[in-house]
Order: sequence, then C-alpha cells, then structure tokens
Amino acid sequence: MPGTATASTARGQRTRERLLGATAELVAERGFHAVGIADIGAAAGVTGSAIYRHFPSKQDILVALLDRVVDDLRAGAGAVVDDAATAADALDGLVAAHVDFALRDRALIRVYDQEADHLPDADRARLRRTQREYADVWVRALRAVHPALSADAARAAVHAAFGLVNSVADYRSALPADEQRALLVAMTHAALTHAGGPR
Amino acid sequence: MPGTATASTARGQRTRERLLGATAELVAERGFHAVGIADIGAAAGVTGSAIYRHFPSKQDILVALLDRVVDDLRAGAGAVVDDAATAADALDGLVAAHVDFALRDRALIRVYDQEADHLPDADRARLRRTQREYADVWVRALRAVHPALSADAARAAVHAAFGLVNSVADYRSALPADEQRALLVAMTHAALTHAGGPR
DNA sequence: CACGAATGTTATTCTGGATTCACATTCGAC
DNA sequence: GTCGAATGTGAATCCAGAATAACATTCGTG
Repeated sequence: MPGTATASTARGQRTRERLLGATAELVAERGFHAVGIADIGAAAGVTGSAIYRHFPSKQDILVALLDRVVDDLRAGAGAVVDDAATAADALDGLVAAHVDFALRDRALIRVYDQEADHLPDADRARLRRTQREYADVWVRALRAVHPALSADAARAAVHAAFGLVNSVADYRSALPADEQRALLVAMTHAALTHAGGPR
Repeated sequence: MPGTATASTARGQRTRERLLGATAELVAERGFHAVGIADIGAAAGVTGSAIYRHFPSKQDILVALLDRVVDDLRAGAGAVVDDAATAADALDGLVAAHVDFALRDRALIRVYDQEADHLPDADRARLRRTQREYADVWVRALRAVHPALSADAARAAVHAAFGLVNSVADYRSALPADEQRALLVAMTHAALTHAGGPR
C-alpha cells in the first residue's frame, strides 16, 4: 500500500519540520542550553511535551538537524563536481555553492559551529565522518588545480577556507548581498590559490 | 602603604588565575554548560564553592576570561601598528600577531567563538565594543594599503580574515607548526589583498 | 461509523548542578 | 601573639527545566 505511510504521517512530518526550523533559529540565537524544550515547542506552534512524539530527547533534535546539514552539503558538493567541466570549474563551483549556503542559512552554520563538538560520541563521530567526506571533495578539487600542494597542506587550506566563508554567520555586514557574495568568493579563491606560498 | 594590597591578595590572585586557566581549557573542550562549577574548581586545585570567593557567579568567570582576551588582542594590535614603518608592514604585522595568537591559544579562541554571543547584554556589549576597536585597527591598516576599498568592504574583509585564521582552533592540522603558520599567513595575506575583486 | 494509531495537552515527577551557609584555617599587619 | 580579613571546605538549599504520565483529540482506513 504505497502512499499510506506517507499520508498518515504527513501532519506529523510537518511539525517535525517546524521543530527543526525552530531549533535552528533559537539555538543560533541563544545557544542550545539556553533554549528550553518549551521554547522550541512554542516556536513551532506546539507544547514542549509534544516534542517527545517526534524526538526521543532534546539532544536528538539537534543531532537530526546537523545530520541533515552535512548530508545536504556533501550531496550538493558531489553534484557540483560532477557537473563541472574542468578542475578549476569544480573548485569555483564548490566555493560558490558554499558561499551561497552560508549566506542563506547563517543560523545552521552557527549552530553547527557552536554545538557539533559537544555531542554524544557516536553522533559526533558520524557527523565528523560526513564532514570529512565533504572536505575531501574540496581537497581533491584543490589538488587537481594545484598539484604542488601536499595532501596535508591542502586539507589545512580547505579548512581555513571554510573558516573564512563560515565567518559570515557571525558578522552581519553592511554590504549589499551581492557585493558581500562577490567579496567572499574573491577572498576564498585568492586564499586557496595562494595556499602554496606568497606570490 | 603601597604593596599592602598586592601582598595581601597574592595567594588569592594565584587561584583566580588558575580558575581562569582551568575554565579556558575545560570550556574549550566540553562547552560552558557541560562543565560544572565543581569541575572548574577541581582543575584549579580547589573546591567548587571556593570559586565564589573570587567570582560572583559561574558566568562571571567566563566574562573575566573573555574580557582579558580581547583587551590583550587590542593592546597587542596597537603596539604592532605603532612599531610598523609602513602601512604594508602594519598589516603584515597584524596578520602575523593574530596567527601566532590563534596557534598558541586555541582554547581561548574556541571559547570566545562559542560563548561570547550568549552573555548578559551588558557584558556582551562591552566585549563587542572592544572587539570592534581591535577590528578597526585592522580596517585602518587594510585601507591604508588598498585605498580603493570602501569602509564596509574593508570591515567585511577583515572579519572574513578573522574567520580564516581562527579556524585553526577547530581543526588540528597534520602540518608542522611552522608550515601551518606560513600557510595561514600566506592565505590571509592573499585573501586581504584580493578583497577588491578577483585578479 | 467505528477502531486504532498518531499527535497533542496539561499536570507531575525528578534530578543535576548552581548558589548559599556555617564553620575552619591561613595570612599579613601592628 | 592577637586580631581581622581573606580564603577554603563540606553540608544543605533551591530551582529550572528535561523527561514522563494520564488523559483528549484527530485522522486516516476498511
């Protein structure tokens, strides 16, 4: 009976979704421990205890949220690389996609940066694994363009680039959106291509 | 009676110092809310309740810690700029000093990034003010070297550079320390000098 | 329509952990 | 040596806030 499960859970899925969204917003704003289960519920139009119909615990909301973030990023990166004609195009595409994501979903970036470290071991490990796969896509693209870079240097450079882009989550610029986007892309591109040394 | 106050508080100051250090380490590792007042005390060789002889509350330990971090940064930046012969030297000096700081005091950076936002309004405001003064030193140095940059663009670029450098707090590279330092300096330099646009 | 599953709600329980209290002990000053 | 202030301790408080329980309601399905 296809459709049954989907239909019967449609309403629930919607609240689940709202809960994830509310958590992202509230936690980005105040930090995970400062927001109560009741706050999250309220922001999603529901009571605090109703949450336990969708998640086994408060932490699990966070985990579900972060899992989805990194999964989406990794999937997006794969698509970008597959569509790119040249190695240089691939790297540029990755930068552009990440910048767009960071500008669009500031809250998610902040939550990830702030909370991903303090998760139960199993969850943190899984999250890190996926994150590493995402980073590896970048590392391969970068080394394809700059073969002189060692693997370790490329990895470090990629993480530094993440830091550069993700910083937009913390600083709200007075720049128009398109200028800010262009600035970030230019800076990231420059940082990556000069990772081998000054020139 | 000069010396009286200093001598009479010498012992206390030492524990106070240990408490700040312990807080930095523990909070960087586990997050502020995950570490208990008892943990901090223990790490400083003292009981949890003894802490209240030095700080009015748990939060205030954090505030004292972060206040000192930004004050030191700002003071250091001022000295660097004063000693620099040219504008370009000033900017390079700022980059070098910040990179060194980030590599030396990872824990402090992590704590700052994670917790500075979720502080009582008054404290957060004061912290941000000092942070802004520090950033302004960078902005002036950057615009002296690249006068074409608008104030807003320079500000955004500087914060992106901070993000780049501070990312070392989150990622432990396999690179030798000196290579990592060189990489970060080169990338930051490149990112800042290409902030005007690609080339 | 009637039945069960899913979803919610309003109490209620329970606990971790910050803060406070009532005492030692130590230190510097005179 | 004595006194007061500073520092520290272990034993209570105290409470926010997560998790659970007991009881509606709604929604698909046959």
